[in-house]
Amino acid sequence: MPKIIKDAEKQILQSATELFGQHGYHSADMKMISNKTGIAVGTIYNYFPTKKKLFISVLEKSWNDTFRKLEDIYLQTDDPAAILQQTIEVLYSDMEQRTGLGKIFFPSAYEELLKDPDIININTTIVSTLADIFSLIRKNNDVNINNRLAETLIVSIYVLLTAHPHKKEDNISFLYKMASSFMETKK
Amino acid sequence: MPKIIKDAEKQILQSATELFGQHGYHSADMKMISNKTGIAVGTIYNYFPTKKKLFISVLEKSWNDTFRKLEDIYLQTDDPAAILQQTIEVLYSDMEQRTGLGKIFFPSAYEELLKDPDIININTTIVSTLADIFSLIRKNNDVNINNRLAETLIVSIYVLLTAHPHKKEDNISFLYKMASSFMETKK
Amino acid sequence: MPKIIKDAEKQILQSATELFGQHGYHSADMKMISNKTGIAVGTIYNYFPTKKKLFISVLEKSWNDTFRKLEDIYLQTDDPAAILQQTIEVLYSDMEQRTGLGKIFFPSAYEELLKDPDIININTTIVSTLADIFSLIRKNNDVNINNRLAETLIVSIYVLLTAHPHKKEDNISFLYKMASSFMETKK
Amino acid sequence: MPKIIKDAEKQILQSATELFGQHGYHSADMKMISNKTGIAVGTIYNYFPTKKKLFISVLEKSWNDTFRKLEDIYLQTDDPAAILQQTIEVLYSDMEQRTGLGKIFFPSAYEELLKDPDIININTTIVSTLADIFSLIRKNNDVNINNRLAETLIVSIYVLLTAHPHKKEDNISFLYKMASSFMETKK
DNA sequence: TATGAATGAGCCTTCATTCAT
DNA sequence: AATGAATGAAGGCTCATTCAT
Repeated sequence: MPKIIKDAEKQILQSATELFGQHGYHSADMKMISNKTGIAVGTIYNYFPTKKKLFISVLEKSWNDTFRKLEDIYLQTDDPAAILQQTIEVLYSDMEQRTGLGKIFFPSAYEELLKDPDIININTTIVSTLADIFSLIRKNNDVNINNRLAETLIVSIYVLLTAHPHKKEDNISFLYKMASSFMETKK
Repeated sequence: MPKIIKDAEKQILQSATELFGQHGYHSADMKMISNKTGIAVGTIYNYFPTKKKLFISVLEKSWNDTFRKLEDIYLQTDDPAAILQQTIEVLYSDMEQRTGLGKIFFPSAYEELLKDPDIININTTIVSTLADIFSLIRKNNDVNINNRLAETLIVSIYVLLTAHPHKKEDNISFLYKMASSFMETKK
Repeated sequence: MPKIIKDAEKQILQSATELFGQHGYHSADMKMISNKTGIAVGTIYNYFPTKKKLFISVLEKSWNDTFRKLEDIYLQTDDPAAILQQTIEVLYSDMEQRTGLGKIFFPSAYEELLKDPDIININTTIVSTLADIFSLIRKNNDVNINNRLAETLIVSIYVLLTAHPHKKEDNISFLYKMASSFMETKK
Repeated sequence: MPKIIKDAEKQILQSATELFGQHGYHSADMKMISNKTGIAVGTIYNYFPTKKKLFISVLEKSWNDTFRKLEDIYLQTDDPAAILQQTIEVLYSDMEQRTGLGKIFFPSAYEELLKDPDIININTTIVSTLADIFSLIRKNNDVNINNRLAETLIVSIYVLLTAHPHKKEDNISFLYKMASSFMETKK
């Protein structure tokens, strides 16, 4: 009964993204993902060697999309305030939903998985990417501060998203004020 | 001849706190907790009906201790800046380690558990307790803002604690600046 | 529904012995063993950490019984011919059936398992135990020869047992002639 | 555009022989064989309907080669001792390695497979072929004895090959003495 | 009340086999 | 005829929970 699946990898990634987002890493099981996609479990393993690696791919894929959008921002404007505003908006929107497929995660939320080098790596990349953006817009430039800004911004988005899912504007407005009042942006 | 266990509940809670903190909710198993305490698995179930409820109790216990300390702060001083500084310090220290037993957690970090009403409840309590404190020290008083402040402060502490575990002073200093630059404290 | 199982380990070992003997290592699965014993799979894992270790235990247990019987032989007689005859008989009978539970195995018959150190170890013990007995009854004493005698005797018993299961006497008679014509026994 | 594979069957057989020899029947999987040959899994199934049948073919092919060599021996000499010596040598060498591709097997070593009629059949053929040779060189001719001689010789070669892989000469010398001391060869 | 062996559903992963291309 | 992605049953193992003692 083997059929030919179009974009199998993409489909798996999509379903997995949604399911991991909805149920969490542990509760989303391989059969669930298989059922949702209509792709056999064994087939999933043709594309991702373990459940963990699938999860990591989901994470990477999601964030890479976001990174691309962030780059565009500071390539198109010089205004620090605008960069900050748009950065927060992009992060918020992307974390909120990924092509209609469900919430996106902050890796730190995944307890023992956090010990996995690949996941640590994603975390690090996210943080340093954001820190780089902050270095463009802050007058007083300090890598330690920028890193902490990045770290706290991400989790703050995550928590507001979860706590007030239908208050996007208020959440973003709060986050912007928070960030901008702290950093004296370059004039 | 069953032995009588002194403070069984307390002992279980202690070991569980440490173990959940070290390994996460899923990886810490009941046998582990039993072994660490020296109390049989079955006995643990005499005190806590499920693993989840045990986890919830750990969370509650931990935060109740913290709440008590927070109360003391604003009972003893009027200075808004001092209250803020001490609030952050207490939160940080308590989240950092609970009576030498290990890290303490932010509920949100526990993915699917978050859907549990009891856990949502703890979250809510933590947030509104903090928001109340903020209402004492902020000039411009808005419950929505205060809640968001509480939410982001908690997760920010959590993330800095995880990312820079040996930089307590720097972390706290950053958090204080962040919070105080945002809120114009009552003079 | 936990009940108290008498001699759980022994029962598991018995059923496993029979099942491994009947179906081979791969075809005998844990559920099979569980069903035969009436002991839950999880319980089996309380006694043996892996299927492989269970198998190894079966092997060890079986051979230890045999070793004990072999010792008795040369403690009770000096006559080389008698020792040889009885050694073969004991080996044959024990390999043929273990307390009514089924055939017993020669480790070498288990292909890739043979690479397991524990299994290699059992093999080595079997061989050197037999070689020691041969050193008692052979005039011309050479450890290399004795080892090869042991090795070939064991597999020869195994193969005759399998090929002519109902010809015990003929098999033993053949094996005895084979062995004794080769070794000039001490007078 | 499917490529045409020259000697596909032969190539598959070669790789399979090597792989079954190295890893055993269970551990050598179809993908492994496919990879080694460079022939797709599906193609292998065009030549051999199941893994088991492939294994059986490997066995048959190997032994047929050997049978041909054995025939040559007694067509070229009358001397019983020489026939015996050469028979053992051929068996040993062929079991040791087949055209540089790896060890060859004794069917009995494959536990549950032994129940397969085809495998039983190969076993029977091997044994009766050898027994026939023995009937040529033994004075006292008894088919039961000759069969047992054949059976034990094969497994003895197998076990010595495995136990002392680098002692070919010693192994053969031992086997020859063993066999010849038992059978009073025709003068 | 304390104990911890027993339970078994459930989960990840493997791999012989199939068949659309 | 050749390909190799797709299939899904099956198997080893885990672990929260129960209950006879």
